[in-house]
Amino acid sequence: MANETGMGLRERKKLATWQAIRDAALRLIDRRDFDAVSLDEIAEAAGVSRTTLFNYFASKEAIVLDPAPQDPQLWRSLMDARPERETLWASLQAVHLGYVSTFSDRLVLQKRLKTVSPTLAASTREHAARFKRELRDWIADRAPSGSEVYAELAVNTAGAAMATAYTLWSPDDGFDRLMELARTCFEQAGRGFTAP
Amino acid sequence: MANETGMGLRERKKLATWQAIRDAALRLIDRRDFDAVSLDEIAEAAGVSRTTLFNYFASKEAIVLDPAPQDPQLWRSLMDARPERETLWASLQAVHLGYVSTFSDRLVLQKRLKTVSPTLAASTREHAARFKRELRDWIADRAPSGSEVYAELAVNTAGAAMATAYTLWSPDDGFDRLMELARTCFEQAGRGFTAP
DNA sequence: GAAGAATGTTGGACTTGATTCAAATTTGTC
DNA sequence: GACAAATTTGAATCAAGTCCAACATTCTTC
Repeated sequence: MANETGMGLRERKKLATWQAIRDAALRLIDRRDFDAVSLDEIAEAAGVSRTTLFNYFASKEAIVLDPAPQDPQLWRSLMDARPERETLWASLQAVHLGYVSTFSDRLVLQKRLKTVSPTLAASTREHAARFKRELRDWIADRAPSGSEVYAELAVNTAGAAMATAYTLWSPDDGFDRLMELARTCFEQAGRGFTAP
Repeated sequence: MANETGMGLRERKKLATWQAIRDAALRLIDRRDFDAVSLDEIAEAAGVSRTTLFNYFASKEAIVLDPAPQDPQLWRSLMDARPERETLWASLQAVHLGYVSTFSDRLVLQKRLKTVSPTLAASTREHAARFKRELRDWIADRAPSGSEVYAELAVNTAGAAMATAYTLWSPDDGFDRLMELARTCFEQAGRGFTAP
């Protein structure tokens, strides 16, 4: 029995549960420390059993860091939106900037959490890696064979540019400042480091 | 009562225990999977209690990944060895190449383990970050104030270059091939990505 | 070299994240 | 309403990591 959203009850409930768990977790962790909040508490607060929680998230960190179910599709459309004839480097910049924009809302909270909890900071890197994997696959089609090193390096360097901007950025600066920093970094990395 | 090594008995025993634990762990993990080897087994094989094991290593991953006690000092001397007037980029390349050379022996085993065990692969990144932190501190002195963005970006890009080489490298290729790849990556990243 | 201080080691109890599984519940379909 | 498929659940279990008080070893001092 489908409704206006085009989803069955089952699917809608699933999304609601996902949201309930994430919301409960963020609310609890916002007050106390990440490590001080137990899975039982989160499950309790989300009105779900601990077992179910693991049906939705692979780990405690994932509850905070996992992209929303819609996000990956969004990323792909970001990549597909890039014109064929655009420079690899220009595409990479555009995709990265678009990428962080997809969760500009969560970004401030997440960065704050990460500065406090090393556990979270560590597994964030794992997440960046997941995005990078998608990027790589996407690049693989565009890159002429024989340029694997160049393509891989470009992807990683773009990641470094973005990471640099993110590191230097403070949540208090506001989101636009992050974009500005990112653009600066991409420009500089694009120029290279050999010349003074 | 000091001996020829200049270390007291206490210090010597400590190093021996550290080595015993790492050796036991690597030996066990070399046969079975990382996750299939329990801390109890490692402690047992190293002839030490589980509690003691945690006196030496902060986590299970650390047993495999921690740098040898001497290593950090080695890194610092690598950095200090760079001539004052060398380009930042050239210094970064030299330090990175020297860095991986310090554990060229472990490198093959470690990379093999990492391809099998995601757990290990994840926490490797955390280790790279530690080295990067040291680098940053070192750079901070050299970089003229006002160029924080540039310095941070250079460090991260150098890391990206090294990571790219490492990713594309296969343990079967031998260590020299890794060096070769690294040089190529540094050269390309140094040139930048704006020009075709 | 004996006594005492400092440093390490140990076992055991405990917390918590994560896995497994069969029974119970809910949703979709005819 | 009845049956099949997908979800949820509690309970049992495992392993990583922490804490702590008792014990052992090394270092220092006289």
